[in-house]
Parts: sequence; C-alpha cells; structure tokens
Amino acid sequence: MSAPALKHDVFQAIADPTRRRMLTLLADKEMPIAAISECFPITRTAVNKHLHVLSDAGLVSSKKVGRETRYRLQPEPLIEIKQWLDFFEQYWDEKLLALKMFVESDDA
Amino acid sequence: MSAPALKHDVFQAIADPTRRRMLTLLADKEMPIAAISECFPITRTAVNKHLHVLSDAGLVSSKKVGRETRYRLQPEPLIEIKQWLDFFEQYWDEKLLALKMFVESDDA
DNA sequence: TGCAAATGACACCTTTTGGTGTTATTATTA
DNA sequence: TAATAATAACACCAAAAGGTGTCATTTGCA
Repeated sequence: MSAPALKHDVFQAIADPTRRRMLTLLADKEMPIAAISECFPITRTAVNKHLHVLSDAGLVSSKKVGRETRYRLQPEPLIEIKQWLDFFEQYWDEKLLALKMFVESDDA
Repeated sequence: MSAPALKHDVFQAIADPTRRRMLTLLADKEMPIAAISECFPITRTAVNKHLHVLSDAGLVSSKKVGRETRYRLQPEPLIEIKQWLDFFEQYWDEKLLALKMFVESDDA
C-alpha cells in the first residue's frame, strides 16, 4: 500500500553502468530517445529498454511531445538508496572517507 | 591503475536483495558461512556464491579460523555509491526528502 | 495526400545470474 | 587414526538481462 510496488527495483536499476550514465545525462535536461541513443554505442531498441527499466523504477518520467517522447530525471527514488546507505555510514572511518575523496579529486 | 579493477562492481553487488541483507547481517559481527546460511532460505552453495560476489566487490572480507571461514563487512566501497549519489542530491527537493523520512519512520 | 521521422512492439539470440546437487578437501576431535 | 564438521569446487539448469533486427504505428510537413 505505502510502497507503489514498482516493477523494477531502484537498486537493480542503477546496477547497470549504461543506465547510470543515462541518469546523469537526463539530470539537467529533457531528451527524446533519438538524442539519448546518439550518446551510446547501442541500438535505439536497447536504449528504449533501459529507459523502461528506469521508468519502472520511477527514476525517469516520460512526456509525449508531438511524435517524440521526452525523458527526464526523477531523482526521488534515489532517496531509498541514500537511506540504505545512511545505515552503513556509521561503520566506515571518516578519515578514510576524507582520504578517498582527496585521492579521487586529482585524477578526475 | 588507481582503481583495483575489482571483478564485481559495487553497484551490481548491492543490486540483489539477498546480498543487501547479508551486508546488514555482517555489519556488526563476524559470521561463518553455516551461520549465515541459516538466515536465508537458500543452500549454502548459493550463499557462498553471494559472498564471493560481495568479496569481489570488496564489500566483505574473509578470514579462515580453523575449519571455518568468517566473513565481515568491509563498508569502504560503499563510499563510491555515496559519492555517485551526492551528485544527484542537488536535484531532489529537500522538503520531499524530509516528508519521505517522516512517513517511513512510522511504519517501521 | 503521401512520405519521412520517431518511437513502440515483437521475435529472437547469447551471456549472466541465481539457484541446485554432488563431490573433494581440510581441520577437529573422540 | 578415523569419523565428522565446514567449506571449497564442480557440473549443471532455468530464467532473466542485455543486446539485435524487423515491422507497425503515429505525427509533422511538403
């Protein structure tokens, strides 16, 4: 009842690196499938499937505009992951976190 | 070079609900496979496979003690997920986050 | 009206995943 | 030392995941 019982799990939706790239791509702009497909070395059909997985998880919304379907990020379901992560935060060392962030900031 | 090139991705490792439960189980205690298996309705072989996936992702460490192998949480790789999530945090509404946390706090 | 663009809907294929059972291997302990 | 407990290592299987290509449908426009 309280949970919408989505077909695809959020954790599973972000497991695929292609889908993660799609989310960053759609973070600040609305895009139709054709434009999204140009950013990936796979067919439009495959892109469409990934978008459906993301949509089932509630991570993107689609809107029909004329003959194209525009997708955009719907970040709210990511809260579930954040909450799950919060539980584990007490177990890692804060100093290690600071170190790791420092290390990764200079090879980006 | 900088990345250890782990066989299994952290995002993919936490995609499976059984593996997520294993992580919470191993969060505050070290456990051998037999004890872990008792918490799940699957065979020891299957449990072992899940533990290997987690181990490949760096999320658990194993230590041989006599004839048993004890596993324990290694939370550091979760930092990668936290960092990925941090990027999206700017896109969700803070009020919505507060609401969602309030709602979920009373049906737990 | 009629053609082209954009996407939806299938059918199909291969690899991975999550599971099983069986058979070693190693370590305790009676 | 022999029996047993704990797990590692296979071989195997069904279903799902990620991909392909083809065809149908809908919309924009010359």
